[in-house]
Amino acid sequence: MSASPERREELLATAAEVFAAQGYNATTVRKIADAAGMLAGSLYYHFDSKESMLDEILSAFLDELWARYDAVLAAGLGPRETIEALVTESFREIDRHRAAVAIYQKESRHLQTQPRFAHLAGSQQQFEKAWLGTLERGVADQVFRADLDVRLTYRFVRDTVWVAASWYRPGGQHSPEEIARQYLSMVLEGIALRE
Amino acid sequence: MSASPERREELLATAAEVFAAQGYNATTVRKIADAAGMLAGSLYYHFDSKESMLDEILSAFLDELWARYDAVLAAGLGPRETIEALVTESFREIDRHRAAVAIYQKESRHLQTQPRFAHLAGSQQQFEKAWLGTLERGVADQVFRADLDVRLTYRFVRDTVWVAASWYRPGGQHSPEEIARQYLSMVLEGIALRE
Amino acid sequence: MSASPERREELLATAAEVFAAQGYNATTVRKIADAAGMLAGSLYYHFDSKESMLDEILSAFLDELWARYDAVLAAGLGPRETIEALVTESFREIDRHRAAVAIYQKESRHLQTQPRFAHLAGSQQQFEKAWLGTLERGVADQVFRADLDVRLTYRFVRDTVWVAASWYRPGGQHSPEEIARQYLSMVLEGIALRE
Amino acid sequence: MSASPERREELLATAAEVFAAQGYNATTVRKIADAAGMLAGSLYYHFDSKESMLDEILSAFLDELWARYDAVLAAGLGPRETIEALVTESFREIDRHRAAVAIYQKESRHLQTQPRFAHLAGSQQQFEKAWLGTLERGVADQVFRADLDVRLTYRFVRDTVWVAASWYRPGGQHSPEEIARQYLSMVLEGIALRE
DNA sequence: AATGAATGAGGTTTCATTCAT
DNA sequence: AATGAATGAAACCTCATTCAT
Repeated sequence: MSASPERREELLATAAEVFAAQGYNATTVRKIADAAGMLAGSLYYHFDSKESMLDEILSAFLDELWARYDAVLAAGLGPRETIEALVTESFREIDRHRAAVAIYQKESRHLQTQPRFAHLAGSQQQFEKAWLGTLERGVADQVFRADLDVRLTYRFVRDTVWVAASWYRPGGQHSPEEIARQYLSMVLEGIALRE
Repeated sequence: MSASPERREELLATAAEVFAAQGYNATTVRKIADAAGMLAGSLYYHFDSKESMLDEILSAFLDELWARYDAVLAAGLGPRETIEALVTESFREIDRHRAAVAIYQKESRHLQTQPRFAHLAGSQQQFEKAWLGTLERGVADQVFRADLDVRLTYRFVRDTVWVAASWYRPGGQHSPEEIARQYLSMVLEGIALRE
Repeated sequence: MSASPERREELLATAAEVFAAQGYNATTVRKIADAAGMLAGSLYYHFDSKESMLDEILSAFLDELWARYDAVLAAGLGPRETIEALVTESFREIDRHRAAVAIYQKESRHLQTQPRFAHLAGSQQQFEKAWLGTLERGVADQVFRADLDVRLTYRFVRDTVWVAASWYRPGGQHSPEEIARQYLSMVLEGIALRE
Repeated sequence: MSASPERREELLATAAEVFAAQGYNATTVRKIADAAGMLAGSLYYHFDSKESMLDEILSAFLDELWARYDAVLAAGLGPRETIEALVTESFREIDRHRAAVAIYQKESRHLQTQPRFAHLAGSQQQFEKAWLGTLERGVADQVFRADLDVRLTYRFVRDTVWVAASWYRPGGQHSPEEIARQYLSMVLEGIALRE
């Protein structure tokens, strides 16, 4: 029931791709096994259940994400620089864990209702605290506009970044850093041309 | 297999709520029937299948959306005014068909692989043509910035609007028009304070 | 998920027969369905799970048994008459619920380790209290022999009665009352001929 | 597929404990392996199959039992002394092979339907012949009561002895011989106090 | 002698769907 | 219009067994 970490990692990566492409519920264990070149039952040598695969995929992603976020938040940057760093780290995370991010986007809301995935709600609250807090600090410091509903701004920035997981393909035309740069430019300066 | 249009409408609205809340695949026919106060089998007096419910829900939404979009696009407005009108109509549509929009966001990508829902791909291409075309026209007219990858801009604007369906609740603090106004302000002018 | 009580009763009786004949674990849901003339999946219209069938079978038996036992214990009989009444009611219960009794005998010990069937342990303790208490009262009253280990006596009497479920067939040569009479005669007077 | 006899013996003893505690069907090969401190597949170096472990466990027990029974039956004792000797040997066997006896009690009936375990039926018939014959001889010799259904008496004595395997723990308060003595006293003289 | 990984058959359960009433 | 009962396919999962190492 333990099995070598490398094999697990491989299989989780495979499973994540299929979950992301087809949706968790629409993904049968057999499809994952097919993609891994084995029989459905064989997956159970490595994992307890389909659900535990999902759990591991999401947890690995969130753990890594929070390690990066925590580093950013601990750096003592100003609000604008913090937002820039968070956005950049987010795109890097999408680059590294594209499938996991896509799954998280699609499934997290209704997964939170299940006890096993209740921790997702906690992560989301922390997330809100970090981003919303930074935006509010920015408004107070007169770095960000004060005439906007800050919660609306929060959702705008948050969603705008993460939905990118639905179309992003690693190894594409733009590096994560370049995408982050352009996104930040849009979000901070707007797309309208200024005279 | 006939049944009054009003009852169908009611049942479709119920089904849409459940699909939006739980995901199409995770929604069993029994859950829909429970929410409608009837037994699972009874739904088949009104509808051919679970899939046809989904089809009707999405089609009703898309038909209405395109009626509005077509009116906007036929109005001969400038690029900026066109974008403003499209965004505003989109938020109105989210207000009217929140559940359908949420379903569309979550499921359309992988539904497109099924023949029955191939038309979703067509709709999406039309959508891209309308929005991307307007943005390109705006760049050419020097209304929108030329230093951004216009496809990235397109995705940014598109996602920015539609993900709102995942948190929007009709009857909330802001009217759809107010939300549209603030979103447009963010997208066009940016969230950074200008000196 | 409710369904008519009569149909449930029929199906439970069928399931109990198969459980008793083959053992709970060796009984597949398909075998029960075959015996009931339906498909395996159809059983799930009436019952939540194979385990819940077992639970209902055992609970119905224990509820009825305790109703009878409680009546006996409340009657204020002497120790010998109490034992006689308990033995007689037990054989009547074997007559009425042979399959359930046989299942109980074979499975209860290891079922008790599962939380869902923890109540079986409680029932068993009550059982011991009633029988052992009566035997001890009989020893004190000089109705039963004092030279035997009373716990050994308890197990002897208890097992003596209940194992009968493994060979008893309703409608056989002897009525439950006749079997009870002979068993009591053996237990009380012994099988050796006295001069 | 050879392996030392001692290791086999150890593993069979372990398997017997688990079979007795959980039931044969409910016992997975993995549970046995866990109890033996090895992996499931490793058991197949020592044994052909789970079934063959069961077979060896039961056969070892029955072989030993019959060796003792045959000695008793060949001794030319009277009916009462024969019953006393058989009961005593039975309790000794329970003491030595508790797990095997418990398994036999629980599983033999439905195992007999499988060709591989058909020999169990033969053993049971021999058993019945020995015990029932002795009882009948005792009735004819006016050693045992004639007013009881002798088949009922047979089942009474037989079950009464063997069910003890379900609660007996080696090394407990009473030696097998002491338990046999008290059981015989109960069976032969009854539990009622005589004036 | 044992491990690690896999197989494949079969088990329990779910669920969209059907249909007589 | 709706119910109650059933079907049948397919899903998740278990487990005895095999086999290269």
